[in-house]
Amino acid sequence: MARRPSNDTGTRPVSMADVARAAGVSQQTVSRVANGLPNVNEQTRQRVQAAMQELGFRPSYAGRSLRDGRYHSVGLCVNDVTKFGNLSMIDGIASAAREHNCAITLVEMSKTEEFSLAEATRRMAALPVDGIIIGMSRMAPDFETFDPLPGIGTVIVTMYAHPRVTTVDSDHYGCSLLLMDHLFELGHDQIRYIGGPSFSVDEQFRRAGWQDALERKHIEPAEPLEGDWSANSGYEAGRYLAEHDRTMTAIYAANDQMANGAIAALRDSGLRVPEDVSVVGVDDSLDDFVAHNELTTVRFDLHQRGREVFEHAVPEAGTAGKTVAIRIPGQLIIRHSTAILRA
Amino acid sequence: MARRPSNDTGTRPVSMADVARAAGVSQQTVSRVANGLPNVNEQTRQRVQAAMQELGFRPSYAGRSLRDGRYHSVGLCVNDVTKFGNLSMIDGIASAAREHNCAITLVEMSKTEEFSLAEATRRMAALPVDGIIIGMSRMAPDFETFDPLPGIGTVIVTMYAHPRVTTVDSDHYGCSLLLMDHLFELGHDQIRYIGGPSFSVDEQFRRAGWQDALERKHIEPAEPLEGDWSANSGYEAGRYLAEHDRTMTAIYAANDQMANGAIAALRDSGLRVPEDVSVVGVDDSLDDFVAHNELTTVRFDLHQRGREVFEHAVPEAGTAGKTVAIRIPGQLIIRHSTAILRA
DNA sequence: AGTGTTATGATAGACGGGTTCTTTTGTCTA
DNA sequence: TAGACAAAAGAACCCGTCTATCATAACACT
Repeated sequence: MARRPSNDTGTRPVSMADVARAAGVSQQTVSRVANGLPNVNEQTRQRVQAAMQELGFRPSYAGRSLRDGRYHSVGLCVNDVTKFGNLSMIDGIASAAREHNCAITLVEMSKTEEFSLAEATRRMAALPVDGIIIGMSRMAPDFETFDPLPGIGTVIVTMYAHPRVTTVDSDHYGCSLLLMDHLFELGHDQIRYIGGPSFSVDEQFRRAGWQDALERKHIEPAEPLEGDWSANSGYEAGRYLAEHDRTMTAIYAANDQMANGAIAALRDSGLRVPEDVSVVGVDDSLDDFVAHNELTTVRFDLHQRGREVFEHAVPEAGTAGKTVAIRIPGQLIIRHSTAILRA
Repeated sequence: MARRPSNDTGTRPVSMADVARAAGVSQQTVSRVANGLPNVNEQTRQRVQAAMQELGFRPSYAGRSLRDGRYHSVGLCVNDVTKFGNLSMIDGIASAAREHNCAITLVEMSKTEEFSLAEATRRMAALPVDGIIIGMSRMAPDFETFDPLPGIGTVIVTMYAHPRVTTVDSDHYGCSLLLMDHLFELGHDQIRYIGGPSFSVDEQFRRAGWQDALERKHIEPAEPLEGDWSANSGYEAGRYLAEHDRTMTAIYAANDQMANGAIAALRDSGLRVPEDVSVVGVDDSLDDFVAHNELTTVRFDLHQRGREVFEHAVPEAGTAGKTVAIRIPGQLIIRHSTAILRA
């Protein structure tokens, strides 16, 4: 039983052989025409091109890849496309891929269930990819023991370093230092923290940066609050802080959305921003959603990150080999949600 | 000169033949083990699996695709990954694709330059795709004349119908009718419109819905305003309206972000929402960014849209053929930015 | 001893594009 | 007119997987 129509009846894609038959030439001549090689009679070339047009010939990706051993696509595995972090990753990688005339093969893992690097790798490896990129926004259970597949470039997008895999990420630790230094310079030291969910890798590093910055100045960090990245969770945390902490002079929210919620809560509680309390966030993601965005924040160059990720996953000749850990610094954006602490 | 290392020295991927040699069996037996076929001795099976493990065998996607004639991936072409509309498209399609155990091959066209359907199709056709999905968020210059590639399912995500291509989209016209009916019921008839950029297809249909709804009630539509989807542009438009139109009782902003900006502008101008002016938006996209989101809006079921798009692009046996135009209705979400018009 | 079952190998072909080698055709020159 | 040489086109084969035969063992059961 033939799986596919064997020659002329059905809808099998048009091959070079079909074109050759139609044009009355050999398949090799069709190949020459298709690839613009010399030594083809002008009349023959036109006849072949006419046949291609007529039949709607397009070269088979499978045949070509089989021969060339390359797919011109990079695999990207994320758990949830819509999360800001993942979206920005896709965007950055997409533009890097386009520069290399490369597509992205996107696989979304379950939004909810925990996923292992081994499983992600296994799924990606069955696809047409010249390299594998895995977004690890929460710690995978097999991170420590994970071994990358030999023979294919693998990059994990995460802050954690790995002995056998290149990892790349925006510097989610350093961004905290930038913001804390800014607040310190303004005279703040009672700086509360509103974090994301504790399973988030970004959260873990942003929080560690906050804590380390305080401890470096011998300030006891007050209990951090935990939100879920949403403005509403930031609002609740802000409300709580406004009511329970009279010594606080600044809030560091681990993303802009929560910061925006916190600002609303402070104002609803009769506190002025920045006169009474300074507020900072991370991501610089509010511009589209909020008019007159005044939030001091950190912006990451996501395209640069995308480029780094891409080029380590799909190394051109010579680049390969070394396992590195790349952290791309963010840029402090000072707006008007922060001000000098009044004495 | 061999393009690739011919057997054992270099980095050519491991093939079944390599495994067979290592395990001391025939390629046939390796195939049997790889595909879980019966009639393999348990000892032999283990020996083969050990060899696979050892060598890091993974079946060649190219070889398999060439044989099976399927790629298990659907092509998706968008002009800008980060736009809300495109992002939600990717999300919806990703979950549909996952249900069909399928990947997405993503190609981002230039964010800025105009692109033709023919070019998009040409690029996608050179990739491993079982179907082609093109997001047409602005009218392509060759929309009318475009012919889909024969032999491969093609879907355009847009509100415009096409005689030879299936098109699918959220109903960007109907959503306006839902909102306008809601406002009419509350007693409003002086309803101003703040639209997106006029090249946007979504904008064209949302605006047409607004205009038709008014004209159906024999109300002369006041001049529509044009924003750029951002909250800031909504703010400016809202400010302008607050200062120049004393008869207006409601604003329909073509997306939530502009609606959010408009509300801020109205309040800054001393007008109350909803007591003085009702405001509605579209997309239901504010929840993550704004605390206590009170905006009346329309929500689209983007996963349903994704499923429709996917299943028309990659038709299972029997589904194929017919060119259709599918418009998926949105759902009115009534919150507290709208209220009954005071007499 | 005869029959059947199970395990495995050997061989080949299909899929489509591209390379290499070879053959044919045509033209120009001695 | 024969020989030289280049251009044009064909034949064969490779890439890796999967399937389809067929052959050949080894072994068990009657």
